[in-house]
Amino acid sequence: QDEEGDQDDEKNNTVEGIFEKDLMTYFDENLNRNWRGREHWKVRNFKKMNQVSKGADLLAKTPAPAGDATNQNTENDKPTDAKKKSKQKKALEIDFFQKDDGFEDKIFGPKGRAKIDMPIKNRKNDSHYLLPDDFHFSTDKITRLFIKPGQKMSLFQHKRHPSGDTSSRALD
Amino acid sequence: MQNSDGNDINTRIFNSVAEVFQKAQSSYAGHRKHIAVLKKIQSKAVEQGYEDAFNFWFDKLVTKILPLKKNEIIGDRIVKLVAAFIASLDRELILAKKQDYQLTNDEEGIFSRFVDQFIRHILRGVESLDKNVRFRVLQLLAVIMDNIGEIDESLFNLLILSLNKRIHDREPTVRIQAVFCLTKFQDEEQTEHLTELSDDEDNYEATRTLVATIQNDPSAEVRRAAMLNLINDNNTRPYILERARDVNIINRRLVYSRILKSMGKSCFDDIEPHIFDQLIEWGLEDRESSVKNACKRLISHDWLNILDGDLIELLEKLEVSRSPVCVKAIEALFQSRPDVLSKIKFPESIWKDFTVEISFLFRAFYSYCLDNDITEMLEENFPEASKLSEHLNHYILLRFHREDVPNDPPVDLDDRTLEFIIEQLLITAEKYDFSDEVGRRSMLTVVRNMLALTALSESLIEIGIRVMKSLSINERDFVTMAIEIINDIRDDDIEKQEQEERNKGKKNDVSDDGDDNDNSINDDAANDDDEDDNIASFHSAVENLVQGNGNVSESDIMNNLPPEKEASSETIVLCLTRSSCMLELVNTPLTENILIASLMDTLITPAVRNTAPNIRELGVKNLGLCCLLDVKLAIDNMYILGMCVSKGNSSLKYVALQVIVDIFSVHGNTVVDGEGKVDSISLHKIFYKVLKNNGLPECQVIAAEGLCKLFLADVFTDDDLFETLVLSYFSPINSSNEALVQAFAFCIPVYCFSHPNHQQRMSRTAADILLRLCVLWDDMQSTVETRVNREAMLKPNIIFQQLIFWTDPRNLVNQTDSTKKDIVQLTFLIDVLKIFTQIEKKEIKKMILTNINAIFFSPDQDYSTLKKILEYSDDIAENDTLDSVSKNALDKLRNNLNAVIEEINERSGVQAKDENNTTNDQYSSILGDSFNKFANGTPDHSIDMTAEHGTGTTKALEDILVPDNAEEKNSNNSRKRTRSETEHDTTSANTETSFIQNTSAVTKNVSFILPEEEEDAMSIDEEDNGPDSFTDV
DNA sequence: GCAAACAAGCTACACATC
DNA sequence: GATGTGTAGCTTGTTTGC
Repeated sequence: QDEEGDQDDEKNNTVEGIFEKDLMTYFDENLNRNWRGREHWKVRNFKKMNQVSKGADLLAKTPAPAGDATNQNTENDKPTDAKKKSKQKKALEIDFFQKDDGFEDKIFGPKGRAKIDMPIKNRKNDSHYLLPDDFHFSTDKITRLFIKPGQKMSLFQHKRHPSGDTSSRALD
Repeated sequence: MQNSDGNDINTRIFNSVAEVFQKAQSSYAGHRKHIAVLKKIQSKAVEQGYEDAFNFWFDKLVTKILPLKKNEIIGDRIVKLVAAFIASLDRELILAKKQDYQLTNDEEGIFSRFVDQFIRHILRGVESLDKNVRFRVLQLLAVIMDNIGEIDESLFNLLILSLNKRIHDREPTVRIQAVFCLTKFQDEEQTEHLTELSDDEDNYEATRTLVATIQNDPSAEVRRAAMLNLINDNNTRPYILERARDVNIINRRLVYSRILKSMGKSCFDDIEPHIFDQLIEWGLEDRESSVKNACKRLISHDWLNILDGDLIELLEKLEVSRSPVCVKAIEALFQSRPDVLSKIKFPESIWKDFTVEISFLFRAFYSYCLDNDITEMLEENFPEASKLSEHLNHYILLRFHREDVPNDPPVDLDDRTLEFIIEQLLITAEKYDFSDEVGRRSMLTVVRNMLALTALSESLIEIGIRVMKSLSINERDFVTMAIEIINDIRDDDIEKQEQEERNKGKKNDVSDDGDDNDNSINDDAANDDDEDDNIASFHSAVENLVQGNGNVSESDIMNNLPPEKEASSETIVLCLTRSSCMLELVNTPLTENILIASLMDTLITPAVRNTAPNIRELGVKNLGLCCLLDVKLAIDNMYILGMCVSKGNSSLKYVALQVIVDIFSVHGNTVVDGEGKVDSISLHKIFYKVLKNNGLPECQVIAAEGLCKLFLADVFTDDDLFETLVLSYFSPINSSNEALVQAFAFCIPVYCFSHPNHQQRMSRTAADILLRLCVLWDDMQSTVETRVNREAMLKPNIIFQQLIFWTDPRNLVNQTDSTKKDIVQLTFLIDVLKIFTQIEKKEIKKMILTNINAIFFSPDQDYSTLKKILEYSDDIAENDTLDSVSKNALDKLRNNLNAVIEEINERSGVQAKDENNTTNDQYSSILGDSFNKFANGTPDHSIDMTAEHGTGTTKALEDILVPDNAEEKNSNNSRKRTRSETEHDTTSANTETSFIQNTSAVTKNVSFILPEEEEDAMSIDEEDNGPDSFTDV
């Protein structure tokens, strides 16, 4: 707990203001895969801050959802289980000498038309499973002014006042 | 034949074949031998007249592996064995035929009977209910397809029929095998039946099926199989290459790493140029690094090697002047091929013989060396600045004053080429080393002269001005030079006009200009019904508000009489283009920049008043750029800009909207709300209206992106406007506006995760958003006819997941240990649980409950809040009749909550002394304080914020908190009622009225989504005065 | 010196289960 | 449809062969 406190202090000292760039790359990287939005959105871990910005992990290691502690205790069984399963798989062998008369009937059996075909609605898709045009929204794009793209706002400096009228001072 | 003997032989055949299968299932090792044995058994059986018996037992034994799952290695081994056996027989026959051997024993007949019987046998399982059987059957067919020789027509038809059915099998694995089979029929059909290549329906059937599959199959693997196996000819190639934008990453990558690679040199010849450009752009701009790398590798490795390392030839093939993405391509190439980099040389001898490719390489190489600090290469290859300017001038002369060039160059370069070369040299010049004063001056002269050329293209103006900026001593110097150029262009034109007038005599020829203007005004009118009124009010607005226009009377403008000595509209455009490029690079305030102020008077203000749309738009852009330099000017022009957005045509709207956003970005809220200023509500309304208007999708995107920027910058903090923003993301009427959706998909999470206050704003509005969208979804399910239209709306479960994610405090940046205590998401959950009873549809309730466990709980969070959630969920569990899935999810939630609360109790046991006597409610007050001393976003805080913004939606949101009728009927739960009532007292005096308001809010929202029903329903603000409100300012 | 071959490790997608 | 597990298809790094 103490460690965390120290780290936090360090964060507060170093992160403030300086790492606007890091925050920008952080967002760009983490939102890279969700660019299509809406139905194509997927839950994904917002984690990799450590790699983006050098030492300071701006994003604390996300506490794993309940039951974190139980993970390490009784885990001896799992690998053995897996091995057993794989062994069982490999153990399978067919006895080609056995003549089972009913066998073919079972396999080729009655034709229940219904279940084996793909539903009609899935057979055609207007998107043709192609990506839409990518408009490449990025922190770089949204921090630039529209009519003066050489000038950039600093949007990620953390400001105290929510009203923040002057805090959005544009930089060059 | 004797019976006992027969049985004996029959059994022996069975045993022998079975033994082979038995052995072959365990390993691939002995397969060669096994095949030899099988052949021996077969020929012996045939010799003894037991051909049928062999075929029978062989088929029977193969049946045994049909039910084996896809990943069962035994199945694969036997399949391979069968394939190898058949292939071996086939090969022997072909060899024998080739060498013209006498086939003594009808080997051909034996083989074809064997194959025929085998295929017919396994086809019995092609429609088996067991998916594994169908898979194995088609797998067997696929592996033997190359070696079945000739089959009779009935079998052929049966096969094709089966395959065409199985291509629509339920299981992707089966379809993949069906694709493999079908691919084998492409070639044959074309060679058999097609003499000329046409897309004749019958003959092209297999290929056509595969084309349909590559585009329409839901499984990425099936599309992949089709892509990799479809015959690659002119007809099919577009369908294959289109997969460079497949939704699946691997498929996209394969286009570069497999398809294009295998095409070799024919890539450059057989692919249509626009497709080729697209492929490179898609590859290099792909979101996935693996795709990007595959494309980079293709270009810088495979293609360069194909062309024997000839970089110039590669650049020719890439058509560098056509596609801007080539910059990225060559950067990648430099990075991955240092061997190539070191070979690049620019001896002075070629300086005057630049081509498109060489000039491009020159510029790219320079940038690369500069960016990577490779000084030795810079010194070696690039001359002093004066030389560069000399060469630049050479090409400028060639392009614009060819008659002045003494020795015509050996190669005749066209204008486009020359302009491209000039552009490359200018791009190089912008970052060139001009420490040598002589060089700087000579370059400056060249560039200034160039910028004075009226025939200069826009891209050259832009880069030319940038070069001039980099050459200038300071900004003042730069502005002086630019304005000098602008003035000269205008003065020359006026002088020219005067000259012409003097020459021709009178001003009878009002000429084309007037006509042009009339036409464009008519164009505008077509866009907007009341355009005439608009133009009138527009002009009067200009009259009153634009600075420094004191003397021009309204009637002058209305009559469209140009003032004396006005430059032609072409010239005005030239000047405005130059001035906007200049202004983009200026940062000193207008007060210190007297020259720009004069430019406002002479050029920009008249342009804003101009009736020609293109001039007016350029004028507004220039005006905007000036406003960015001066807050006073910005304040004074906010109104006119607002007018442009609300009354202008689409392109004027577009520009003016951008200007407004930029002004807010630079000056913040100081430009609104004050004496003589536009009030912010009016501007909010403008944004509402644009965002709502899906007739102008581009403007919607600007509004969306702009609003997101301003919210991110905390310039805008209004909850209603924010809610509108989020609603337009989810709104089905915007689902086809890709740019809008992508803007939101990026901006909303950035907003939510960039600051706790932002996330709190989302949390405050999220429940209302969810409710509104649930109501809408429900509505659409019952009213909207087509499936497609219904699917334009996101299902509530997805919306809920999304909102949970956005409000998850673990996603915040700059986390501190107080993040664990953050209850921003919990307040959202409480709101959702409060509105839960208002949802009638079981389906929606289910969708919410089954996702509710994605909410993050931790024992560090506020005790009373957790307790409150538990109480609400207990209420739902008690009073609602739920299906088992919902109930399980809810129980899971309650269990989790109980566990967390339990843990808090345990922890607090150390602190609290007499825990046995303390009730939970008492706990909450104790723990609430102690656990929240670090957390800024306590529930109290968020309520304060809500009260602060107590207008519009917020009201609606509070109304929604009121329990609905069903709740009242079910009023045996006194605890809950008490809580609701207590809360309600703080917000509204009358439950009844609130309820009515609530329903109306919901109805109203529905019409927001379907705007044709009620025009301004999107604006959640109750008292919207409509379009005229802005003029009241 | 380059390419082929191989294992180890990774991730998006597919599959299985309830 | 949410969930957890399995796996195809790489990518990376190392070794080996031509």
